[in-house]
Amino acid sequence: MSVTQINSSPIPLYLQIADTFRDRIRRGVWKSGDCIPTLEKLAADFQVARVTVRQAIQLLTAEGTLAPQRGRGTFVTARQRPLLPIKMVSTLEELGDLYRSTVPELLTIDTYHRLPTIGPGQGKLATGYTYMKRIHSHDGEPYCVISIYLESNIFESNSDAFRTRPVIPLLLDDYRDSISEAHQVMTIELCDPESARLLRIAPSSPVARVHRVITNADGMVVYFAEVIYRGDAVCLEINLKGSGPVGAPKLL
Amino acid sequence: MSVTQINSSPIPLYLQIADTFRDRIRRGVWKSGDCIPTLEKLAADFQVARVTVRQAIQLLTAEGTLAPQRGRGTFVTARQRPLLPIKMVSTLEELGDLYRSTVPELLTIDTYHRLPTIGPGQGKLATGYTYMKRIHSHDGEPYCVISIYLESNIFESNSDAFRTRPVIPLLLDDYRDSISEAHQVMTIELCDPESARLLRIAPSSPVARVHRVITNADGMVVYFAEVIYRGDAVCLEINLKGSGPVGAPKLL
DNA sequence: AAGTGGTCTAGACCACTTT
DNA sequence: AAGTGGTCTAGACCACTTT
Repeated sequence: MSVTQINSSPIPLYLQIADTFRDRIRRGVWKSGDCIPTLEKLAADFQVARVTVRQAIQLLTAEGTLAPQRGRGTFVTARQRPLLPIKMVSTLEELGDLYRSTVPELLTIDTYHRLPTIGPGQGKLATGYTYMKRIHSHDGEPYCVISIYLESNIFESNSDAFRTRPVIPLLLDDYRDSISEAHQVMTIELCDPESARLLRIAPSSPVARVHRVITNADGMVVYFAEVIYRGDAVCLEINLKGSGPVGAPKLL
Repeated sequence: MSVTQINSSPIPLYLQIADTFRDRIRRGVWKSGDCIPTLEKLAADFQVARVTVRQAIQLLTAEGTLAPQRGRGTFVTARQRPLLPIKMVSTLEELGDLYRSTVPELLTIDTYHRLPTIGPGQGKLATGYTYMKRIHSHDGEPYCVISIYLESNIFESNSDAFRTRPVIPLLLDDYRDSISEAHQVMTIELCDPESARLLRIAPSSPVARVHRVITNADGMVVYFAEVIYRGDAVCLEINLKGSGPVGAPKLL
């Protein structure tokens, strides 16, 4: 690795170094997944203090390009915007059709007696729920994390299927007529560290958080889900007038 | 200011100090807009190196809580989530009604011969556009920045009004029948520094970016706008089934 | 000129992982 | 035991703003 000459410039050293790193990654000198040289080596290469190299690395870490691991090394994440094309829907039926072909990856399953995050006036609560946390992927690239709370009796009525397949289509198959309300609310937030790890995105990337609530004729919540989408996987098209590419606003 | 004792803990000093700062701001010891003590003073108070205090301040700066200004001091921004309630709409008429009561703040106005960011297949381009960059506020709190490109002849037909009032209602008043298509696409991104400054949010907060295109009967783009909303000002409600609080997905 | 934040150094010591 | 990133120090010098 040749020594890069950087000196006597009004731009701070650590910014120049960060730029050099960005360039190396862009040009493929450092490839995705690679372990970059150690702090000591880089400090020697650039002839700066170790802490100055770290400052540059910290910047790229915040940007999601590098991921230092204590004791192991610093790795290139370099996700160059896969720009996942995501189908979006606006009715429960469309949502069901969309999910029919999805194979979720189960992370956690547990039994709860309360819904932890439900707001007021959303519906009455059942006595027990089965909790599942899952990841949905597209081309091996995770695009959302779902935390599902499904009313326990419903879950038990077909537990094998509910465990391995998307919930919405199953719910529509067996309980369509008992569903009276279904709606979801989307907000925009910064990703929490845990979800960032699961979605393999930078620690504080923007995400869309969707709360989905389904109630039965008695006004009881039979399904509650919190979905966290990668911000770059969400694109919402709204037709205000005329015949756009889609007839109505749609959200996955 | 009493010396805060912090020592012999597995938690890094700068994180402890950052927590202390958060606490002081939350409790009102340091109020919004206040200038906090200098790095020297804080370093002496906490009996740590100046650079360690700076590390804590950097953390809170990234969170949007503190704003250091070189040569002046470090100030508390402390926006405690005003949670702006934003009305949302899904037709051009509703959008017009919503904007009728808005008084935008004009930042820039200029004349262009090209639309800089329009995608392919969105429509034919006119020969000239008038560009305006504006801020919309609610209770004195800015919630979005709009960059508008309005076809020059339309602008000139009523330039005083277009200069000072929202464009959509004026467009509906005078050109309703000539509008054939209007649609918008929302994506989720991190805020650029310039917009962050205008919206008074942290440098890389999550935002919703909306592209809005209006074309006339000839398929010519007469209006193009890019709107950047504060992420925490956007909330999208979608009714999948039943009679929710709103009948259809709506977006401001 | 004085005050304040921003950058940088050289080195020490620690926490964690791999050999 | 060796290697690697994380924290911290004490001090120097700089850039920018206010007095």
